[in-house]
Amino acid sequence: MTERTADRIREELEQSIIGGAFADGERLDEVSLSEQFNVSRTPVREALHALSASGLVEQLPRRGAFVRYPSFRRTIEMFEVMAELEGMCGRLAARRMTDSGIVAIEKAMQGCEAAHLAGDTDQYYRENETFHHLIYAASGNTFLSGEASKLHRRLRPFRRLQLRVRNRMRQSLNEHRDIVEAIRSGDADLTGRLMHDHVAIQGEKFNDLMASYDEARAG
Amino acid sequence: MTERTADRIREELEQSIIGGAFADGERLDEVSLSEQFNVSRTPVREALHALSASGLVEQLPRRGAFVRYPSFRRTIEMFEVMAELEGMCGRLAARRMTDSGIVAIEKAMQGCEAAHLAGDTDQYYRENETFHHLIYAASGNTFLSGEASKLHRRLRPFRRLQLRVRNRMRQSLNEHRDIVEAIRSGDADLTGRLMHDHVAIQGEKFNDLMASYDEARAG
DNA sequence: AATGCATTTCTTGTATACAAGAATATTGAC
DNA sequence: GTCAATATTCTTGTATACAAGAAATGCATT
Repeated sequence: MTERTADRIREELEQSIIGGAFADGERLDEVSLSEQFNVSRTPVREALHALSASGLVEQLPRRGAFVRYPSFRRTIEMFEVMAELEGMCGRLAARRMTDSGIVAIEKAMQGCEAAHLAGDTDQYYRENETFHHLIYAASGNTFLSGEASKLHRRLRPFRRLQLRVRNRMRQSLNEHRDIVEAIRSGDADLTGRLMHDHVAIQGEKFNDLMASYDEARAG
Repeated sequence: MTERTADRIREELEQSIIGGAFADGERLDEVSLSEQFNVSRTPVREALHALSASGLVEQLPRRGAFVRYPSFRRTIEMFEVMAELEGMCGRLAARRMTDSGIVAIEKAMQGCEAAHLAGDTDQYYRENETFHHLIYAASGNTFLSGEASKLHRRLRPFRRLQLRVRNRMRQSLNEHRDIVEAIRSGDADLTGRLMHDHVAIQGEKFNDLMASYDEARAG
């Protein structure tokens, strides 16, 4: 037993929830889950607590754990905060960027370009993650970097959805180029604004996506 | 048993840690703690996990839990992020403020004034909390409001320290007046900037405070 | 004396047993 | 038939027992 069972359960549950295996508000029964995973209730409980801390699950005392998909509104709110945090990261990063740092970021951007040329959304997705995390780290504020990473992770499933939107990959890439350019020029305010908008636009795209779903349902 | 034991333990441990009962890096032994609190290891473990999630302790797999006081640098970093979040709250609040909202905020400010006149730092502290939370809520972004509240809570012990600094209460009050004025005028950018600086100055004061401690130790 | 290895001890992680609150079913009154 | 009170069942919360890594100790070897 090299890995903690609780962590594995947590991971698997998270994937299941994100993958939409449960209905919103569905109760997660400790006994059923422990039977399903062939473990005792203990690691399941720990996993549920962890998921509760990260916001995927809500726990009511002596009532149990319930999956809580963020509402449409809440998702928009989260993108709004993410935009602010990324803007801050960009602002600080432009101010504090080192030579080796900018090289790494440029390399990540080239990875994005390669993925775009190959038409590989999955690869683009991964390279894009690297790009963003490098900028978080370059902010020089480890607490900010950590918080940004946490929220980034939480928004992952929604962001992933968006690469499917027509031309989004190309547009995203252009935004990356502008951001790198701004960082290179050391313009903190511009970098912050560009990073902010780069994320805010994702919230808007998400909005569009939902609207088109609603339309499709109604039509 | 009307309350969860684990929650009580969590609360008590949190108070102890914040109160400085443990050295930085000290290991929190599950067995010792359970004996100390006269409970089993189970609720102690849950409490430690919760504290780990909120950042007060660090858990290393199969090694145990260790108290982690934020370093000086990290504290400054946290204030930096707090300033950004509060600035965002202020910006949105100014834009979205309702009539009843502004009345509540003005009332909280009057509470601060009363506390200042009475020279009651504890009361000022409480009224100040209300003031800030009202602005968080007025942002209309419940996710932002929640995150701001969490970080606010985490920085509480450091903020409390600062009211002892000479004239800080008066200065803080003046800043509150400016903020309320800006909100009333509906100037989002100004409100955001004022809120940001209102918090950033706390980080600076904290910096000063630490510097004077170091000086006192050296002298 | 110092280092490497084996053994022991200690602590965390998991399983299971028990306690108590919440939900549900049942029974009785109206 | 409906509602309320009570009994039963079900589920979470806590305690304890057991398993398995990690640290500590002691011994042998160089």
